Amino acid sequence: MQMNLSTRQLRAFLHLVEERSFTRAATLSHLSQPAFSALIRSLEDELGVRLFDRTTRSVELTAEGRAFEAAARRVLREAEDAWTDVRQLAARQRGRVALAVLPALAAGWLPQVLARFHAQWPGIQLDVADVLSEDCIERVRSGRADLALAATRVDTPELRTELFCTDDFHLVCRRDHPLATQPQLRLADIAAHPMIQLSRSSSVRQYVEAAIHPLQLNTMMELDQLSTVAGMVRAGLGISVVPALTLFHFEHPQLATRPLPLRGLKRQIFLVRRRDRSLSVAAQAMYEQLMALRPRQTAPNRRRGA
Amino acid sequence: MQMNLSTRQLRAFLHLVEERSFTRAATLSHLSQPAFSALIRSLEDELGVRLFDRTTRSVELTAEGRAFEAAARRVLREAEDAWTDVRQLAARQRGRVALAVLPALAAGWLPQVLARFHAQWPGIQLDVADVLSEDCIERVRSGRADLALAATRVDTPELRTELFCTDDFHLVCRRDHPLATQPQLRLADIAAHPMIQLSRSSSVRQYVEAAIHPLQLNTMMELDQLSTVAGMVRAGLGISVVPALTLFHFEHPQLATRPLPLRGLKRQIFLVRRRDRSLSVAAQAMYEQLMALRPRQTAPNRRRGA
DNA sequence: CGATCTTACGGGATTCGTAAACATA
DNA sequence: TATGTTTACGAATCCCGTAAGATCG
Repeated sequence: MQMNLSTRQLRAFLHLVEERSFTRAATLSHLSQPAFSALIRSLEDELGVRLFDRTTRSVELTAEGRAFEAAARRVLREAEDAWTDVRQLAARQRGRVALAVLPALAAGWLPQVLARFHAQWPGIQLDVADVLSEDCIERVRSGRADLALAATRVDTPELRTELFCTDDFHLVCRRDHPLATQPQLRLADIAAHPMIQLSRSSSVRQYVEAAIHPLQLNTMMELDQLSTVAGMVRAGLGISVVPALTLFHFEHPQLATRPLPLRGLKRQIFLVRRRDRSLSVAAQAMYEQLMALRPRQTAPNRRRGA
Repeated sequence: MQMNLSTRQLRAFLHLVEERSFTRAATLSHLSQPAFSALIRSLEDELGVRLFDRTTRSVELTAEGRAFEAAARRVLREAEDAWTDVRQLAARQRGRVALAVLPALAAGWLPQVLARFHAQWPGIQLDVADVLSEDCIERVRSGRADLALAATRVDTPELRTELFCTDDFHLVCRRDHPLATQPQLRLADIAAHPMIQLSRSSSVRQYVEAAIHPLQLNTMMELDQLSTVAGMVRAGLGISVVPALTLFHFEHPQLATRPLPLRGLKRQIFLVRRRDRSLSVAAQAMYEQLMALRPRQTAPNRRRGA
């Protein structure tokens, strides 16, 4: 014989256990008394045993009913837990989103986005990995991250990539540097000055070198961290060229930043997710938030992504 | 919103998780594929979230579906356990019966009854207290015993008593004693001989004294245990008068037993149970077994209880 | 006799299966 | 195009509520 129990039956049973009256228990179950009676009877029929001894004056559990009571409470509790858990996930009252975001975005732009997200969905746990592009993508591939914002496009059978935003490059120099006030900026002017660069493995460095080709940069120093670059520039050791999204490193009274005149010198930021599985409700909400608040172009000709 | 989950839904869900195909899972659930589809949809609607990403080529759990899976398994398992437990109680495959039975019945008559009961319902645990009447009744009153077989009638608001059987008294003496072969037994003859008695607190003793009144018994010894009485009689120290149900103590080549000529000298054995609660399925089966196999009168004029 | 559970029964909602439409690899 | 899911829809079933009946204190 095939079991079929419903939480309605269990709740009705427990109501009757507590009320010891069909009439009152029926009210609690939002049923007419005869309908409630039938519900209890159906449960008893399925179990093959009377659960209550009832007369017109008393309703009492049988021995088998007492044996069932504890189990019924347990099952109902588990079922309610399962139900509310999923309902909370669905209502974004609970959940978890794992992001993998380039450090530049993670430090400058992301905090305000997450602040708004958290204000709206305070129950959703956030897990941010501020790592380089390759690691970002690897995290999505392995499932450790739901979404990644990375600088490299990947289109594999398992990963889906879409353009998230573009990021144009800016000159950074001391406020008293000639280039800070020079009316017209030309590439050749920039190439002439000593430059504080990121290390050759950085994607920023590669963008810059490709854009300036065939000119050669006058690299006087290579560093790993942009904050160090800022310190060096502030000390007057050279100038630098960095993407707009990292300019927050250079907000300092001694420093000036200027858009570069190169139209083609833009890097692209991609949003990466898995192709095979859909986003969780929480991750979907995050996706929408990210897209809604995506960084605007700081260059003169602003551009919106698709 | 009111939760309503059924085990059918959970089973359908888990079938689909395992089969990853609506068609196959529908077969497992004994439903047409569209009906199965509607069942999954109803579950998703109640939970407020998609549990599966499905295309015509693939069916995969969503993140929320994965979260629900573990809970669903747990709930279904608990529900099935609860269900089978009660079904087993109902089918007498499991359970427990606690009896409180007079030692005389417990030693002589009860074993064969319990042997048959156990052969028929091997899963039912038996708990026998072979104690005196007062203790028997107290055990039923306190709920430690489901049924009692005792020698005293009680009719309180909480206990129900019914006549179980009657037990007439027999003379016990040595085979070479004059009374063993005397054609006609008279009370006066018995009263004349030295008698081995149970102690004054025994119900048997009280029955005998009441029946023989106003004659006085020639008591030469008082004991507590019938097996000791048997030894004394066997040694030729005297005769005794005991209920038929205790005669198994006196089955010995040297001993003779004879029905007494006293019609009124019968003790009654009562079956006692609680008035307010019904018997468990197992206890009910035991009750029927006890009644079906109740001891027959050994006296010439046999009598059946109501 | 009164309070309470059960049975009877008509109406309505739910659920089923068949068949057609739709979608994806 | 073939496989597999969803939609459409008529039919059967289930479930509910009202009203009458039965039962116990």
